[in-house]
Amino acid sequence: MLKIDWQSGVPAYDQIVQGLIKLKALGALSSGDKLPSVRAMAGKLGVNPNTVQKAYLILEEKGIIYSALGKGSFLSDSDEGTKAVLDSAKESLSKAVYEALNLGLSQLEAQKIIDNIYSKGGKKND
Amino acid sequence: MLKIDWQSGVPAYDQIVQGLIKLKALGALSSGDKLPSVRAMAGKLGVNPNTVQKAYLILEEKGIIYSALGKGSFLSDSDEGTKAVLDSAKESLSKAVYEALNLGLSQLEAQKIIDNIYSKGGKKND
Amino acid sequence: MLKIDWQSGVPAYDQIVQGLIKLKALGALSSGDKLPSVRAMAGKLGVNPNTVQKAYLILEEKGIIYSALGKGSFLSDSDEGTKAVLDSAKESLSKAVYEALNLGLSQLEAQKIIDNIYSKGGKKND
Amino acid sequence: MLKIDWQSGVPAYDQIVQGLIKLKALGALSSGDKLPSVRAMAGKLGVNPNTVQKAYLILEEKGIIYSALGKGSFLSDSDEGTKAVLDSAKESLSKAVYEALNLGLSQLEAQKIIDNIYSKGGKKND
DNA sequence: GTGGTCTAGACCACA
DNA sequence: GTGGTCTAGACCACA
Repeated sequence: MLKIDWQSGVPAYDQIVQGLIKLKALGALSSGDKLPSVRAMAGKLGVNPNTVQKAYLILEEKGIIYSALGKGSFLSDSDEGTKAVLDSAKESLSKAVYEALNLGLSQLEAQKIIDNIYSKGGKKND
Repeated sequence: MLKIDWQSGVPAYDQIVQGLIKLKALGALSSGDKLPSVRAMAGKLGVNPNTVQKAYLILEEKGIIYSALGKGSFLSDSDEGTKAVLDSAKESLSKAVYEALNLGLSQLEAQKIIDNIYSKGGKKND
Repeated sequence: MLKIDWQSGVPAYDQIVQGLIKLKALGALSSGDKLPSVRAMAGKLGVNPNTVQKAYLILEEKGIIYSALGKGSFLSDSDEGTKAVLDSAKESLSKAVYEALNLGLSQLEAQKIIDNIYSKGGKKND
Repeated sequence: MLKIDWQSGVPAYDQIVQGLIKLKALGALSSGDKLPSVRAMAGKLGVNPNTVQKAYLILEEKGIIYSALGKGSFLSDSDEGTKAVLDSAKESLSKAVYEALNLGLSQLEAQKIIDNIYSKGGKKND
């Protein structure tokens, strides 16, 4: 389901956050689903419970999951969180495109990069 | 010429590297131009000289500037520098696209963003 | 009648306590009414019986309900219950006012909020 | 400047967050001021550095402070964060007033509570 | 020095 | 069991 890449330089808590967002985007997880408990997830990933706790906290602040004390953590029903995530993704991409344009990258090359990545299906961090 | 945004979270040395690359891409700096000395630049930016030193070192490794011991640092006149700039632009864009894909942005939407920005011709935060 | 909002972050037992208090204040429940048994209530709310038990215990301590062993739990008919309800309302409001003051809200603005709500006559989330 | 009340039941990180917000609201801290380092603050308050780190992180997410790696933490220039805090304070107070109204608290009594607390100057958590 | 990340492990309230 | 808070202490990148 998820795996931490310790070589990537990306903080583990961030990989968990991004990974769960992606799993939801792909439909592997749906609204209302129960996530593994903080401790269970930590065990599976070979990570300290605190690290998972941090990831879950961030996801909760984003409105993607909610945690019920004593019950567990669940994917939010509402899609507000998901929408916010998508919006921020668009904004980040926009900034990167502006930068690339300013640095002299042609539109053709920019499009090639996108096509290339999407044709691979984003298999990078899997 | 350059200004460090301490609120951005981007390391200062990185802002200097990216900033100088951008200034060259925009034509504000040309091949052969002499850069301010490490100390002068550090003074202007309100940054520790070590930080500027680090930025210059990275730019040198990228082939964008070269340092002549005792004379100062200069922008390379070869095309290597230009190529390095383009490569870094591509890399940044790739990262952003990967992120967007992982967050569930469709290829169509990604392309729309690019088309939109290129049709406007850029020059956003300049 | 009652419903637990697991996303709210408010403990389930607390939602039951507050919910029953509110139902009585609104007149949906009257003095002497028999409450559902612990098990029945737990079933309806999708909650552990221990949680309902805890809520009933707290309500009993506040004098809002009383339990007749083997017969069930009933809403008190004395005025003690009413007084307890008012006291808890005052306490909650006090906390919110303290918070607001500490966060820099002026007295004038606080008063405006109260006047505004009372002039509308309440009944917001009911 | 700040002191943790371990009896209050309020998490230490939360007391730090609220305390710094209050100090800014009172004008004891101004935009651009440097906060004590995570370690220094932890030492002063008799708290673990992680706890201060968490508080600073929350304040940063609220836009009230920003942290510059290697330099320190500073109060944000913009007042956006402060405004957001005030807005949320108003909203919380509104909810509490609605609840109080629904529970049967009279407008007079509500106003008395406010006057009382503001006349004391919110000396509660000091 | 300064913030950021992480581990190990304890203790608490809630369900 | 489950999430939330906290301590103690390590290690890293940045300035």
